[in-house]
Amino acid sequence: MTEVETDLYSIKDKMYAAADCIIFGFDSGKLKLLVFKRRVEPLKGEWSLIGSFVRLEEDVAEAAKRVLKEITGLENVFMEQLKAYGRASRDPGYRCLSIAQYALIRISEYDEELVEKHGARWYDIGAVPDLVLDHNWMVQDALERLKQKARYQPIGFELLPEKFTIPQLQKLYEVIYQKELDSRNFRKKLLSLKVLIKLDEKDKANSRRGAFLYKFDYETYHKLEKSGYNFEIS
Amino acid sequence: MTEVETDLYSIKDKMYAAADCIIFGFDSGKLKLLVFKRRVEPLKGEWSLIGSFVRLEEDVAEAAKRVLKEITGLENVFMEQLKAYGRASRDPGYRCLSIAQYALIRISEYDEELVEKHGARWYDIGAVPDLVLDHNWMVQDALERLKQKARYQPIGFELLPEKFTIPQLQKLYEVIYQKELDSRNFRKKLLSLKVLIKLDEKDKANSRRGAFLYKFDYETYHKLEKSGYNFEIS
DNA sequence: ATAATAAATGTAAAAAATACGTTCATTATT
DNA sequence: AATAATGAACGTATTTTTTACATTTATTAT
Repeated sequence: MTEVETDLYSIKDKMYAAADCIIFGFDSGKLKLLVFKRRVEPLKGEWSLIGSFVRLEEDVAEAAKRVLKEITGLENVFMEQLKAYGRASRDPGYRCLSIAQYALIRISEYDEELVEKHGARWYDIGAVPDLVLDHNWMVQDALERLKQKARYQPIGFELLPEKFTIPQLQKLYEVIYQKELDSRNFRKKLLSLKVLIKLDEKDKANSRRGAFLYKFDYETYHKLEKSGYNFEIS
Repeated sequence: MTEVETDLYSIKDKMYAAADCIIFGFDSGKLKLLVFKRRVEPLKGEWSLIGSFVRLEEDVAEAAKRVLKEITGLENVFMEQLKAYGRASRDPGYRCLSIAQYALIRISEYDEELVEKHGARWYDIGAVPDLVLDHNWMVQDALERLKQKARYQPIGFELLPEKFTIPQLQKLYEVIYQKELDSRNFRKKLLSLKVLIKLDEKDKANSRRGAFLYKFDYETYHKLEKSGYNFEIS
């Protein structure tokens, strides 16, 4: 970005707000991030978090939901505000605050056609390309938050299919925490929390023997939660 | 707020951003909040968090620092973004996002004259009056954050004088966690963390015997932090 | 000299986290 | 039909951390 380009697009006499989404997915043992090509000048066409300006009559959270649905077709997914990015110089084109929100989606459920139509793409979290503005920082901050939050709240399940195996879940936590876990201790801990429902089905995708499928028991979890129960996976 | 009043002040054709500060202090065993009287219509004169519009050329974090300094005279205090509040209807007068930041200050150090001049006031955290807009929610959210954060990061010390006693520190944690702690276990835990420096002085304000003063050892803490050390006080 | 007060201290028991190796169920191959 | 191969499932002993709990100490005011 040269100074000339900056000036060309400067509309800095008004405040704008953008909602940018850090959209995480989990597939084949890898954490993934969905990005698309920026739709506005300056930097149009560069890789960017999926986002949009917030309309004057629109809640910030709604703007994020709107754009998530627009690109992935998904509604009612886990989404939480990360934080606002408010440096005056963060966007060379506008005086624009960004309210970043991170979303956890089941990667099997998004609308591939829509994603493709918008030129969006999944990147392995370890190989995210250079993104516009401060978006790479947002990704870093979101990862940090995910790491913190997964420890004390059962949000990891939002990234897995409804039915999942314990080795799958362990792999997810290993990717999030960036460290290996002992499978015996992990299983013991998880089952001791009493919020997994063992199903009568197996997933044979990864072994001859097959691994039992489980569901997360939200109902029980919410009950326990109210009576001072602590979910924790370290 | 009636509909008529709302309409009188509606300037909803532009986006505004405000920086609102949740300013915590700790005094005589109580957690306190600093509030002042709102300076803009609508609701001018009502109790409000200390805040200001963010100027077009100003970072959001700077706006918060500016207003904190304006009202308390303080600079270089602990301040961290809580989150953005972005409901379209949150302010009847403007389309205004608020980026809330919480600050922890040593209550002995603020400028009393300045505070008084601005009509600001400390309230016990259990007796905060009705504040404008969503400000009471912000306080709740900030308290929640403080509770979380104090557990894993040594931010409590930002609320105490540089020299403090262990009973003082315990009282602070009790107020933040809203539960009583065992003094023997608390002391043991704190000292085991190896980040307190025992001074040769006593504070005799609360007992005949007096309690030894300590300082938090930021230097050692930062060193330990880099080598995978975990501060935790439960 | 005594009374009063909060500060300071230790230990045993329980709970949680860690480290670690073997057997099991199933399918593909021969 | 027997065998090989593979990831899934499981238990126990050790260490570490957390919890529960009562007495003595230093100092000042009376």
